[in-house]
Amino acid sequence: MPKLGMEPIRRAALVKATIAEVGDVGSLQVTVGQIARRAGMSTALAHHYFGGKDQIFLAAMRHILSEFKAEVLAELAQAKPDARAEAIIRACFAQSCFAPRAISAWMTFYVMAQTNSEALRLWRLYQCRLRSNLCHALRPVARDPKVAAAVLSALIDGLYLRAALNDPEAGEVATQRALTVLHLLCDR
Amino acid sequence: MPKLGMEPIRRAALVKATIAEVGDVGSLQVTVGQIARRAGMSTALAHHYFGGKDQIFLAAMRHILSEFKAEVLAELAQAKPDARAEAIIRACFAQSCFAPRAISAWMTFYVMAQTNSEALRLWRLYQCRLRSNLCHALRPVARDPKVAAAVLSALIDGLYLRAALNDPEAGEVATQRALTVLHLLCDR
Amino acid sequence: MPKLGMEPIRRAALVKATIAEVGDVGSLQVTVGQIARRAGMSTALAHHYFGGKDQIFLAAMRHILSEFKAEVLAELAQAKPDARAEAIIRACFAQSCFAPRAISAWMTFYVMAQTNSEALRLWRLYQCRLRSNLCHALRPVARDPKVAAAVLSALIDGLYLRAALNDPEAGEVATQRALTVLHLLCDR
Amino acid sequence: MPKLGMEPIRRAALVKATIAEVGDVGSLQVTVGQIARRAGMSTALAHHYFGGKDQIFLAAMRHILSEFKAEVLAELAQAKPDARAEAIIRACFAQSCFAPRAISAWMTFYVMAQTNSEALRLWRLYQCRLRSNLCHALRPVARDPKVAAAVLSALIDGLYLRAALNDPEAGEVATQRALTVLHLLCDR
DNA sequence: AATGAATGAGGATTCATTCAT
DNA sequence: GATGAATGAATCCTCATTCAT
Repeated sequence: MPKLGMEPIRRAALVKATIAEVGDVGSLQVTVGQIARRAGMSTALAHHYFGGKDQIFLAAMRHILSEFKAEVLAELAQAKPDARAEAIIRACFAQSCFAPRAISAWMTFYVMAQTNSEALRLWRLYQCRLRSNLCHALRPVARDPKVAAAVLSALIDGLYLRAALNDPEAGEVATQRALTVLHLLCDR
Repeated sequence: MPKLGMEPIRRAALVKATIAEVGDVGSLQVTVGQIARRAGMSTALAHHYFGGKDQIFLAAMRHILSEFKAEVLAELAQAKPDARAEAIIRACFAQSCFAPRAISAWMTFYVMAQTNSEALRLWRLYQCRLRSNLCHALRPVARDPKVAAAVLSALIDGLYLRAALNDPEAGEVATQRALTVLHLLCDR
Repeated sequence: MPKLGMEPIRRAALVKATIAEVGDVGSLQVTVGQIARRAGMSTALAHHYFGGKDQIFLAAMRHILSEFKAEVLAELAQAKPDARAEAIIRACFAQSCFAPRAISAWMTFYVMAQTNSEALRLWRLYQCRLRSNLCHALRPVARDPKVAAAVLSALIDGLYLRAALNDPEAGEVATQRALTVLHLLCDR
Repeated sequence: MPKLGMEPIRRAALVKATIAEVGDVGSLQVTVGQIARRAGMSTALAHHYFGGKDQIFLAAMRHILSEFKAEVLAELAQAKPDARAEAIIRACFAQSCFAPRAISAWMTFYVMAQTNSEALRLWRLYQCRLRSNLCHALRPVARDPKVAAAVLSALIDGLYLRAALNDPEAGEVATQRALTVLHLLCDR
């Protein structure tokens, strides 16, 4: 076992374990001990690398956000100019982002944003980016791109919420619902 | 100070205090002690009347739901037949339902639904009712009332979410956004 | 409902409920609330009549003791002079004293005697009486009546203990075991 | 002060403290706090090593049982073939087993067996072993070894009971009483 | 780098008991 | 005579965090 360069490995393991645990339990009520055990290390080490529980959570939230960002960028990269909005929507409901566990963690971190200012900042960043991406993508096609972007991002969050609560109608048709509204917003 | 029939008074005080406290703190991490103090009684009495923390929370959730229901019914009662959908939307964003504290409590209880089955049941009940109300109201005006109801209810939740996170753009324009989509769904 | 003379009725009901509850639960860990509910009254009334939990327990213990005493006396009254020891033993294992619930309460009160001096006094009283009765009964038949009485009373308690713990061999054959020793002690 | 391998040390300290505390107080009503303080550590550590109050108690009960077993085996090892039964009896009333504190703890754990199934299992195990040992030892000398073993083991428990309640006659003469019966059972 | 050891602070819950009516 | 109301004190248990090794 290497003695150097363990830090990134450990941190990644903890972040992954945090998302999994929070997703499974469905609340921030998970203990550092659970996370550390799942990541295969002692709680002391978890503290050593992150400094505290909140920072572990924040790192996990950042990870989800960056994954989400990557998903969107990848989808956008291969989208035709006038299908960019649809690409973003598809990215939002891609397998990796819409898995029950991921959604559950996602929604749970939302709650954290009510309490923790750094979490709030991250959430706002995500919102901003999403809306800006949407706005840009909608400019060529929608009547009022700004409004359309606001509507769509709110709708996406609402659909996420349902998925987190296992609404039977959520998973399969979420994309359809979003696309329906997208088309309405673009309809001349 | 009356000595008989305190139960309903105490219960109401606890429910009110719970919503206020959860709304302020923005998490279920509030203690029974905080709630009881806010309601002006000992923790033991809170337990005496409700049996446990979860049941206090559930009672608070039920209260929010019933208030919401009343709001919708009141708004519907005085709406013209072809403005019923708009009435529901206006009810959703009425002052009493859209106060920051109420929204925060609302969203927080959502999280509880991931863990607590009774909370989930209540959430589903609310969803069902909202969608059914919307569907009925949309029948005369929307092309596909069922889809329209699904879209609108998801959108409403998404807008709530923003309000809970103090998105500056949320409060004021939430109604506008929802109405925009409503009109799109009804056009023609 | 009569307003006068309730005291003895209430007290009897509480004593009965205490024995039943302690017997069922198998520990002194029963609450005044449980006892009072079983006796069909409020905890406040239980306190009113007995002054406190300990005194309720002591009253129950006294009741068991007095029942036991009555059983022995009844059995002795109709015993031939040289069968008095056997009569005592039979009284000890009579239905009313050897019912699981009674035994369990009995043993539980033993434990109280380690803590509560009044309970200890009562236990010593019972012991004294039992041994004295046995001694007197054994005088005509046993070689050493005092030793025989000591042995038999210890044996009886040991057999009770087994019954309290539901030793399958306890209930049915307890009397046999005790009589066996009795005869050994009297042989010749 | 060593920093590794504390677990067995702590566990032993807790078991010892539990027996002492339960023995002193004479009831299971001792708190984890009392035990932990007596063992020189925090309650949290006690929970850490045992998981809960019941398990601390059970560990203490197991310890008493294993000590008892060792005592019997030691006594049996140096007994002549036809004095084995006497050796067992002497072991039962040896100093280490018959100290007031030990007896009190012993009896108290008996009570736990009425409530806790694992405690009951342990008690049955002890009973089984004692009776089996006695039976084997009595085979060469008693008329009916099985009955004799049953009688003696019940008698031993009865004598313990007296010791737990500080019957002045118990400690000193318990062995004598048991031996008296032993000889009666073996007398041809 | 890693961890077992250790704890203080806190939280839910229970319960005997008191009091006003 | 009877009870609902009310609580303080106590108890079990949890957990984030620190520290020595």
